Amino acid sequence: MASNAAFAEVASLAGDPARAGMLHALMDGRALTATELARVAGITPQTASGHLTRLTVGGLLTVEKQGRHRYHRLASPAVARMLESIMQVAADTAPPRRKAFVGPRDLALRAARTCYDHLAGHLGVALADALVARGDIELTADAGIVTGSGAALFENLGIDLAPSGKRKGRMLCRPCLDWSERRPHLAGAVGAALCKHCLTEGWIKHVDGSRAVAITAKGQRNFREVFGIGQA
Amino acid sequence: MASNAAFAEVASLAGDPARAGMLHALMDGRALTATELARVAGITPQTASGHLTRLTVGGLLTVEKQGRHRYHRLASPAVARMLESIMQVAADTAPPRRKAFVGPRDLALRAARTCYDHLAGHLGVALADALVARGDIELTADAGIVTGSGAALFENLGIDLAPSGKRKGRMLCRPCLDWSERRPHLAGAVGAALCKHCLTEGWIKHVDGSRAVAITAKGQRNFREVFGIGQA
DNA sequence: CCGATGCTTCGGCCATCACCGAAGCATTCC
DNA sequence: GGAATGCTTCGGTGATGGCCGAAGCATCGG
Repeated sequence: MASNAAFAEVASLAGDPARAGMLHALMDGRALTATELARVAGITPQTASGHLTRLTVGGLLTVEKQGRHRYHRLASPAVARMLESIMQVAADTAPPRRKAFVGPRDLALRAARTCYDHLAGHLGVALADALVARGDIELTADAGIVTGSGAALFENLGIDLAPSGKRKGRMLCRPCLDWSERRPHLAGAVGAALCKHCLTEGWIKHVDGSRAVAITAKGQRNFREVFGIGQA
Repeated sequence: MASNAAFAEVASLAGDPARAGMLHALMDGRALTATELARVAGITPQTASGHLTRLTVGGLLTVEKQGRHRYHRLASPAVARMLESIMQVAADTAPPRRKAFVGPRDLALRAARTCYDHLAGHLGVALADALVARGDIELTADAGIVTGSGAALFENLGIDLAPSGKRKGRMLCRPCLDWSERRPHLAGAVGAALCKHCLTEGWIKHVDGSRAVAITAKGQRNFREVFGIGQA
């Protein structure tokens, strides 16, 4: 079967440590330059260039040329989901739990970070837990659903869950097992909409060149008042 | 970050053509012996042995020793989902559509096959379509739900959707993009239960050592009467 | 017991590929 | 125009790892 070769090609593209680091850095959905990606992968720009062309022709990345910079981003949500699923297997496989935390940067990542287009980390899991506890969503390992009260909540917040317009039935969402918390957080269209809302409302903001996000004072207040999340 | 190495390790395990072939063959959820896997991968048993130990210590496979045979199977549903997601990216990436079909074996796979624990191929997609059209389930790209009428249908068929018992809310399911049809079919707990039911009722049966399944006369009749699927 | 079967380990060959230094294009700024 | 920046291509080196032949353990059958 020819599809087998394509499968191996895609998997091996993700299977190199340097490329894995780049893909990991791109998991927050933003576009980065070749030099930035070289730095996070710990290699020289020449080597990174080779990796990036391979990833691009392999269909994992898309490139956007802008002046003398070339911005790279994940080619599709499907790629992000693939990376998620690999991370999950890797997390199950490698439980060599180290000293609880390795540094402030890692600590920030565990507290709150983006996972492609939605929120993960302690904050992401706490939000999912709160929504489940309030009966606004229901989650299993495979899928999730927004209940009537959840739809009302999101509408109140001004979050539009039906960008396509042709939504007739119930809103569906998707769970995404958290790398650091080992518990599901909210992904899919609903997770993306919620994350976007938190960013535009200024409840959270991106931290430097990391996937971590910082919770603002306004965010602290809203997460507590709206979702009943005390400490983040 | 140390998790990065684990990620690359897992991905590179799936990234070798021979190992990819083995994993692909194991995607139907059954356990195969080392020799069988060597044959499908087109390599000698010694080489396969090395690959299998690597896959096992890497956490992708589990081994069950039985006499002088050693049965290998996917370590977890998470691994199956990972393989699915890689296949999906590979399918998006490699559209070098060949001559519509390459042979009868491939044709059988496209008609009906298992995908870990649920049904895929033309049959799987047709079932999903029929259930959606009848209003028994709702599906998006990310998630799915069983409606009230769907729950009644499954109960009528004698399919128990709540093996855990502690199900209080609605049954949730999961879409899985089909490799050959490029359209979603039914996965998750519901897909698995439906597939199991079809097998135990004798509607379909496994074909030799392939992932393909054959639709029996009884299956033809039931698929038409129950789901309104004419030709399979 | 002894041979056959299933699987593994060992040793050596070979191809692939990641890596960097150096040099070459393109773009922007002065 | 000339220098600096971002990125790429080229060439050569080194290491990883896939592959098989041969041999070594287990298990099943007679």
